[in-house]
Amino acid sequence: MSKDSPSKVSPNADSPNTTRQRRSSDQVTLSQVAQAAGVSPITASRALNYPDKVSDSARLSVLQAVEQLGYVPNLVAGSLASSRSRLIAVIVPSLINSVFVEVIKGLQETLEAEGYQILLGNTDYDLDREYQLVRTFLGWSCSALVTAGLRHNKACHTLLANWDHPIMEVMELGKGMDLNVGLDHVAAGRCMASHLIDKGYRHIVYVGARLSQDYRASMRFDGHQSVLKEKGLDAPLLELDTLGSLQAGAEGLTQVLAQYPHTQAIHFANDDLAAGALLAAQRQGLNVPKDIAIAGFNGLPLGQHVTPQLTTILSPREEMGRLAAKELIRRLSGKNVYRRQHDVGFTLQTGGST
Amino acid sequence: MSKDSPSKVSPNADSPNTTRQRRSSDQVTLSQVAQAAGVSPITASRALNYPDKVSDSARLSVLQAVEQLGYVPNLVAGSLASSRSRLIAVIVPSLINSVFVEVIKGLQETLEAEGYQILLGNTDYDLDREYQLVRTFLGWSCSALVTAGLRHNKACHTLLANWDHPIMEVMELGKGMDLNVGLDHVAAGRCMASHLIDKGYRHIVYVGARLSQDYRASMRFDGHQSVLKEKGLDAPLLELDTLGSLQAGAEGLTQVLAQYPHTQAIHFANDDLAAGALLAAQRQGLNVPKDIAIAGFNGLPLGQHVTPQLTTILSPREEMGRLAAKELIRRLSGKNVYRRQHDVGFTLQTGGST
DNA sequence: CGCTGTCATGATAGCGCTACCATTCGTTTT
DNA sequence: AAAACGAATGGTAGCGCTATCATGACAGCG
Repeated sequence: MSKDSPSKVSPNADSPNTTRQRRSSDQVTLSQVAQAAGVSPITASRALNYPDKVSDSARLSVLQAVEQLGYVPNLVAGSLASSRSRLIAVIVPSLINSVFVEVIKGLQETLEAEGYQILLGNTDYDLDREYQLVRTFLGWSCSALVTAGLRHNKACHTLLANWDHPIMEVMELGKGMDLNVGLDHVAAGRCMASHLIDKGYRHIVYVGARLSQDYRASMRFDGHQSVLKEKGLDAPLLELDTLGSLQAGAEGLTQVLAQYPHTQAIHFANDDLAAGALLAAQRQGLNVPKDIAIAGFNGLPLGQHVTPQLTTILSPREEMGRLAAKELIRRLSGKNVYRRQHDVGFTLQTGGST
Repeated sequence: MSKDSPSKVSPNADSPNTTRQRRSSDQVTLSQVAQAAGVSPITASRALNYPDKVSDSARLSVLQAVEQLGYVPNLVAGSLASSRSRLIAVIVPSLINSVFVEVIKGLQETLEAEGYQILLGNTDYDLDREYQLVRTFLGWSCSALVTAGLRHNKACHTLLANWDHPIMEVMELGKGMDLNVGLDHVAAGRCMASHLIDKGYRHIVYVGARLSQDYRASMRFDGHQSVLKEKGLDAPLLELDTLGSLQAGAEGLTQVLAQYPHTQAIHFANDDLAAGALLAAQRQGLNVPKDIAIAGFNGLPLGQHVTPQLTTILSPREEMGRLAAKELIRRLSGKNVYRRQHDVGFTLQTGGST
């Protein structure tokens, strides 16, 4: 009796100990909707996913049944069956730094409008953590993956290289694994350094925070350094061991003044640092830019509200997110992608601080 | 021939037109891992999900096979089978406002450490949008849902009320649907108003941005107003039609000075507004607090770096996220939850601006 | 009138995994 | 010695949905 005969043809017979108990999910299923609408499950599925593939009457009665039963599609089941999830993995190195949040914002408003959902991961600038996140996200059969930066560890690179969905690397411009939207940080560093030299400053210190982690800031230093070298100038670097913040900027100012008393200008790796230094200088009664000139990077709103206004480089962060999202959507909808690299550029914003 | 006989018992027979083609996912499956490890699929599953339910030897060979084949678990399939997803839906009204990002940060670091993943949604302060997001997220059979605030539209409320997973409402304290971690905004408004009165100010204007959306700011106004009323004072309100920002704060200052020339102090709905006003006052040569006192809410770092320092109310945002996450985890691991409401409190930070 | 093509619909068979039960085997209990 | 028990493992049957193919109805056409 325990051995059920396979020749049995009617499965709905009342066989005694064959019907297993499974957690009874009270969830309304598509089959129930279909039954209520008087169509087959597959037609109900089509009515919801490909509305123009069914007759008007069928679509109407399905939608009505959905409404009536309070049906909520089980996206997990749908994804498994179709191996399309409409999930987009987004991996950033930090949430404290508002720069990444703005990129996420741009991504999100564009992706959500197209019915995609964001799966968010934060690496805290740890590439091994990135690998773990990528593994998890691939497990969710995401439709695409967005990650900040072009550098990944070996395992992560291998995993992604064998993945057959779009990969979008943002923030920095360069030859990536697949799609790329960003800006040239070396050029940005050069741009600001040139500006400072044009303004007549000769003793210029670059101040960054955790450059080994925030390697894009160190790329900007590279650009900065190369310009100064070309002019035969020294390019001292001060690296802080905290994350970028107003507080760290204030400390950076103090340290620079102590270590390099002749400094005329400080090129900070970002606006948080620069604004912190500027506000600290004010508190100390220093005149900016006469006593010390200050420049930043990012173009945060804060820089435009301090006095004097902060000289900085504006990067189009939300725009970067939106463009990345648009390119992904284009790719996901099967269209050809003409350019795999997109330079969103940057703008020098000169303020009174230099 | 077209009518297939149901009595056929061996499905792997070479019947001509029966073997369907399905997209050949090159993905490594758990069965392959199991085969390589010389165990059954279910043992392989257990080795990965419940390591102490299998023998050491089995676990070892499974892990080895995983490594060797580069197996990445299909979490979609796992979720469908187990109806547990280890996804946590997080819904916030804004990503521009750093306050919510900090809560997300707190949630994330705690949840990720426990192997949960965040599904992020942004309502842009639109409750209908919240409903749509909730629907989608329920479709992903999330393990829990975190949302900002206690107010939801009717449909959303119904949906959530019938959902049998933990719901965590954060930011504001009150009787919610399930779990709640937040602070009392009315009390916070009262606190700041009392402080301003203690300082001797009598003509006090409250300035908020889009209060109908940011109803927590209007709760703070309610508190503010009640204190002033108790003292027999007028409580004028100026509502700006833009989102809170430094720029909006500067405009708020201008409008207040124009409309209420006798104003001695401005109570801003948040620090962005307050700092914007403070910096604008500085640019205009106004003395803070002699000419005009300024107070904010949130306790953003910026407030501590402007001169004079901004009087504000510090809310423990990351802590709120962490606590919310911990409570959720406790609930998800089946432990009893002692308190359904958690007051994270707030701290008045007096600076030179009042 | 048969042939082909298009359209709407349905039956079937999975997607990759895990819950549920059953089985085995070695150990403890009565 | 028999019975009871627990630990490790496996067979089976879904989870709820959709891809694939099959079918039937109907229009157009020589």
